[in-house]
Amino acid sequence: MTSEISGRGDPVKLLELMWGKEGQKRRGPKPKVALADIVGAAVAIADSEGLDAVSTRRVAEAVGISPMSFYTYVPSKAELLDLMLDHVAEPGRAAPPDWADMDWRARMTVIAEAMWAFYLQHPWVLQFQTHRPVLGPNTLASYEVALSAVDGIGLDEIEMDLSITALMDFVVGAVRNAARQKFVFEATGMSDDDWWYSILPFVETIDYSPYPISERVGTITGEEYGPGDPERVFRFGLERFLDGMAIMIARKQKA
Amino acid sequence: MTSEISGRGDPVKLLELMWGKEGQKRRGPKPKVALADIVGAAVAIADSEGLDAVSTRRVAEAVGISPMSFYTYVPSKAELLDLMLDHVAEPGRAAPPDWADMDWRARMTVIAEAMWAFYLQHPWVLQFQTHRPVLGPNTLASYEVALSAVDGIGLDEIEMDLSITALMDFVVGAVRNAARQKFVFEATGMSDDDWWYSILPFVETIDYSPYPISERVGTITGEEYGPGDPERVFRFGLERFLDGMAIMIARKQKA
DNA sequence: ACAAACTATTTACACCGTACATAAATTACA
DNA sequence: TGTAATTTATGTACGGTGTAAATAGTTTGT
Repeated sequence: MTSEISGRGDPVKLLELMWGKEGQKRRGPKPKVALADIVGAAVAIADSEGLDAVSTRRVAEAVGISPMSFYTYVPSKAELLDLMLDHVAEPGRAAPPDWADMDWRARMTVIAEAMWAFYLQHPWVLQFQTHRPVLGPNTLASYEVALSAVDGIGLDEIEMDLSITALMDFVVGAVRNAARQKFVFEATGMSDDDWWYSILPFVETIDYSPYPISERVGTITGEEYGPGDPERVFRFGLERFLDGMAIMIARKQKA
Repeated sequence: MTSEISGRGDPVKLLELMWGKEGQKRRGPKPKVALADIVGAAVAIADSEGLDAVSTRRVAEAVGISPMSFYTYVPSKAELLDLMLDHVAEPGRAAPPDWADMDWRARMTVIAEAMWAFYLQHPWVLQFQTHRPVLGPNTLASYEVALSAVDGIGLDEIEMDLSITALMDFVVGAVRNAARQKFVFEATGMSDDDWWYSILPFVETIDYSPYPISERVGTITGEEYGPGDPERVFRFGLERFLDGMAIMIARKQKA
């Protein structure tokens, strides 16, 4: 599979599935299962065994229908993945506790941390591209909560959207490395540190004279955090980004 | 395929392949092709037809060997993908022109823009996770160039590494949306704007009362850039991040 | 000359997504 | 109340995937 581009499917059909707005009284036999059962089963498989384990046959079997009956509920696998995305976005609906007491910086930090944890809990989300932005109810509600972090602090609507989207983009980029570590460790039992140690003899045979800065930096970072520390990069990048946000916000409030 | 975790493979074997350090005089028959031919063919297929078109059989056929002969050159498909990554990183070896005349901010901007363009040129790179950091010659040389952007400006080695890694993470997160747009458009002929227009009737039936901020923001951003403008988010986030970097650098230089 | 080491190929297996044809069930309408 | 329309459910089949295993052929070192 891999690419997950539906393309030929009707975009409105997907939205109807997401929002549960199918026609009320239908003619044929009652469906054996509900769409939510199928999506839930698919998410359970992905969470516990990874995205590779999610096949249409496997999902059908999990809910007790024949392989091809899957397609009476979902146009194609691409749509299933979109539905899975909105399904797991459900916890994002609720604003974090103490939301009212926080300033924008604390709020953006909480949002970023929540997304970080989310992707580590559902790393399969990072393993595919959607064909379009997911406009499901849970996704939309999560966006509302995130936007509220930067509401009423002097930014215009465009800046609010850009701020939240840029923040999310950064989290996605940073968490990929952490998710990769976790995923590979669970699949193989070998951590990045184990790997780092196993290749050290080879690495030491490399001629570093063309890479003097890397050699200097790599020696020190290697001692500090081996092949890398994704969470530290996340913390670092987040602080820089928020410092930059502060400058912009201060400038806007002064004007 | 999808996940691309080799796991069982010897990590050192992969490094030997990347650095071309296999044993010199081997016993059996001469190989019919070179490893570089295989990797080059795979990249050509991925660039022109997407990652899905890259199958072991297809690559083997492209270089003129039988399907299973592929595995005499590469332990498994996961290793092929790692090799492809380092292969396309080759242009990153050279520092951009006028490098010497730029300050750190201009340099980091150039690095970020080069990465942005790189991912748009090889969007398939974003479609899979590597099992480990790629320690190939081209990747390493690119890292050297990137590090040189922040060398000698008062940062310690840890901060240099974190700065470059965070910058790259942000670019990856931001470019994913642009790559998705491009990819889907090429695959289906439907742009995000077309899609946005096609679902508008449905979107207008949604009750937005639970999402007041989204409604306010979405109305304005929708008129400004429809469902989204990835490059604008990239520019915005980059400026905020660099503003934050400036604060840190100024603080370090003062101390 | 011969054994060891290596490359190359063929066959085969268990999967995948899904097109297509068909049967069974339910409702709407005559 | 029949009967036609519509929908769900299923079975079969096709062309694709990665790669394990067995086998044959080629080159080199002894």
